[in-house]
Amino acid sequence: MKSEPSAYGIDDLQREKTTIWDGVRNYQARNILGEMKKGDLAFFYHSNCKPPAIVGLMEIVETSIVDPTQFDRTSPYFDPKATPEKPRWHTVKVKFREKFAQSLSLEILKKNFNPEDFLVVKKGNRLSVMPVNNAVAKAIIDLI
DNA sequence: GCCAACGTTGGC
DNA sequence: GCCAACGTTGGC
Repeated sequence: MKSEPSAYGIDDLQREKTTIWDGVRNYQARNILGEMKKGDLAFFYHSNCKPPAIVGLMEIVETSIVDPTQFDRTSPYFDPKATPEKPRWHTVKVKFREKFAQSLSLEILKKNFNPEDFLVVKKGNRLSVMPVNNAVAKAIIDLI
């Protein structure tokens, strides 16, 4: 799960313990959020920064949360087509698990994984939420 | 700051 | 339904 650290980074999550992962406005990413189960683990990825990197681990603690920002006219994520009766955007609540002592830069990830196995290293991929298969997840943990 | 790689919008 | 124009993401 990606976030720009200037907006919300791993340190923010460590401080707040949990957060609602709001602001996802891409249907494919939303669908992946929708498949998440309570207890699932997720990597926290810092994007649009130097260096882009996996920086920690989170746990999904609540699913199918209506993203409140879609109704907030003052939010950049406001969606005029969404109503409380028919919300368009659901998300999850995540809990801080770990900030890795050593973050795994995109450069390192590219050296260790193929785009077919791990979407994060695929060129041009802009999805902010991506699935990671178990084998890759274990290999990532082993890299730390 | 540039630009590739998308996703979305809207005219037709 | 097609597709050009436009907007956004995010690495570099």
